Amino acid sequence: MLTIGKLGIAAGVKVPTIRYYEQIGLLPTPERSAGNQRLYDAKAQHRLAFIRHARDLGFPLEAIRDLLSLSDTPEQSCAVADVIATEQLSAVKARIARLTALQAELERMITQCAQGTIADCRVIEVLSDHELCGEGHGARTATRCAP
Amino acid sequence: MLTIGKLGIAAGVKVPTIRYYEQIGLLPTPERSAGNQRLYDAKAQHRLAFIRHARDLGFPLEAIRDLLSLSDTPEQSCAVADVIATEQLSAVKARIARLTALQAELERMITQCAQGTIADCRVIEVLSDHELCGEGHGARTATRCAP
DNA sequence: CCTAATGTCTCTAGTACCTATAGCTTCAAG
DNA sequence: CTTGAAGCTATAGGTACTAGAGACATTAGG
Ligand SMILES: [Zn+2]
Ligand SMILES: [Zn+2]
Ligand SMILES: [Zn+2]
Ligand SMILES: [Zn+2]
Repeated sequence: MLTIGKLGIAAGVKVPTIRYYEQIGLLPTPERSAGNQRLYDAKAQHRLAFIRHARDLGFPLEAIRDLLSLSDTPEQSCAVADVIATEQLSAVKARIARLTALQAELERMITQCAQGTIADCRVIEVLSDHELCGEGHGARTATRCAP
Repeated sequence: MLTIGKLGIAAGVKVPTIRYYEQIGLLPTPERSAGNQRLYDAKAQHRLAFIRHARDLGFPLEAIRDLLSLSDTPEQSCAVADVIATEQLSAVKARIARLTALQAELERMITQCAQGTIADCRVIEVLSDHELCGEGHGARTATRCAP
């Protein structure tokens, strides 16, 4: 049996985070010692490691909640689990695509700046006018205004 | 002079967001009409467009606050602005690197799953054990536990 | 001019995922 | 037995908004 601190070290999760996971029902309420301290068994440690690993892979807590409840019913089809993972993959891909566009735009504006005054800083200039951007990121509506 | 709704449409920002920006001091308190409604001039519109564009490029509001105050002093050197943009670029690059590692890992676990039961689902299996991951994402501390 | 629809006002609370603080009790080592 | 680390509860904060309630303002049609 581990105290919360040892469990945190074992799983690589901070102590307040463990208590938070318990609070939101992601971890079951553990046994308590005579002095009211939480005591965790190996099962809890596995569960927390699972959560931690899924968080590392960017899964949101709600998805993790679903994955955990799936892993409690081993005989069931894994289609749902695979859908959750596939959705997460799509989300990651979308974020990469967006960030890559931002990266290009930032690089462009930074390299174009001649390091003079604010008055002719390319960074400020581009931020003031999306028309100066190359294709890139989606400014969803008008950013340009009358001159 | 624009009402808050027209300003929102013109700049591509939702009305509550405009009020929020005012509340946190990113937009100055505007004039009011006889009926107490906010009225914005072209300057406010430019300022909001600037904020919107910087947000689109992922700058945090605090950085935008700094950029805005810089753009109010045009004779100053733009070094600070360029530093802010460069930091933002680094942040974006770091996030891309991380997400790319996640993408690889997610793809691996998804393609390896044979679509059977949860008991032998590769997704669940990999989430349960970081050792099954290939190099990829940083599990900062132990996720593996005694068998 | 009256009415209905839309727009705007303030204020509060909620989202995701923790992190930090305060003030207390318990435990383990010396 | 003492001391310092670790644990407990409860609350508040951070980021960047978003949603909702209930009241007032404006505008277009009839
Ligand atoms: Zn510059
Ligand atoms: Zn742009
Ligand atoms: Zn599967
Ligand atoms: Zn892993």
